[in-house]
Amino acid sequence: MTEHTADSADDESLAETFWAVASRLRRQTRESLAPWDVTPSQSRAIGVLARHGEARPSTLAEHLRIAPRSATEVVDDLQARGLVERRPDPADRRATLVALTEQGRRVGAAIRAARRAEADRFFGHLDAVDRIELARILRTLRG
Amino acid sequence: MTEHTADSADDESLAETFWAVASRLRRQTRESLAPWDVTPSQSRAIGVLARHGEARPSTLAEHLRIAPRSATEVVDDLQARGLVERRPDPADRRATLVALTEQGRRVGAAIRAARRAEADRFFGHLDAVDRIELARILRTLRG
DNA sequence: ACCTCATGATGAGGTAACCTCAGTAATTGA
DNA sequence: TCAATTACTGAGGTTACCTCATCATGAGGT
Repeated sequence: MTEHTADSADDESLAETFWAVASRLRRQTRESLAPWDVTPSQSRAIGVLARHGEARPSTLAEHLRIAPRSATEVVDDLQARGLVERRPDPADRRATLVALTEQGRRVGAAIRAARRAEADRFFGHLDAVDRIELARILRTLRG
Repeated sequence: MTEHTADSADDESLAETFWAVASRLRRQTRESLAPWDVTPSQSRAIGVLARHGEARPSTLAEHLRIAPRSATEVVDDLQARGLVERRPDPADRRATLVALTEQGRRVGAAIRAARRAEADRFFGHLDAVDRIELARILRTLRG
């Protein structure tokens, strides 16, 4: 087991390869988001808000599949950048609604375009069939 | 690509789905490693050392695709747990060689088994054909 | 012998993206 | 009406990275 083509890297398992890809994608995403000074997780939150209009932090957390407390944090960051605003939920005074600001919508649209370009660059090495296959397989694994 | 069914959660893009899977895999991996008090990145380093016998931190970094400074850190952690030891490289007094200790080898073997089980659990939802497809597509993307 | 430049490791300090646990205010339901 | 639940957030922690500066050593010239 200690012989190896030693050519490109250590594969060994599906998981290893998966993480290598993840790492590459993460770097590239971060880079492609740099012009807006927005992190990947912030951009994901913007995406959710763009699709949902407005949402409570806890709802956001569900969509992002993170702990509610972590959603608070993401909202804090976006608010500091003027991309979202909080307002009290008229239906429940414990709750807060988070919505994109005008600037948030603009940045969101720009990011959306950039991400699409980035995805094309990244997944573009695959032909259409492989992309569809990959999407299908990943959905199976998403759980 | 980029027309979404908008069905269950936020898919939207291949990337989103990819991250959702990554997140799930990360949690599960961490969990399956818990009995040994070893983090995923430590376990990856152990894997490299098991395959290579011994290596300089910088070499380790290359294999793990991280910055050399970060390899130092991983080695520190493993050393603190008694799983690796450092010794001076006889061939270059600037350099250090990192090797698994006896305990490191034992833990490495156990982890290896656990990771295989974990991978089976995770990727086991796929049939053999899909696993092969996935591996192939990921290797294309690994770069 | 000496000087310069490259290289290996590491100290210092920073970041993103999470987490848990505890606390406060508001709501719900028995 | 009051106990339990729910929504959010402060405090503090973790993992896994990063860059930049520093220090010793090595390699090559002059």
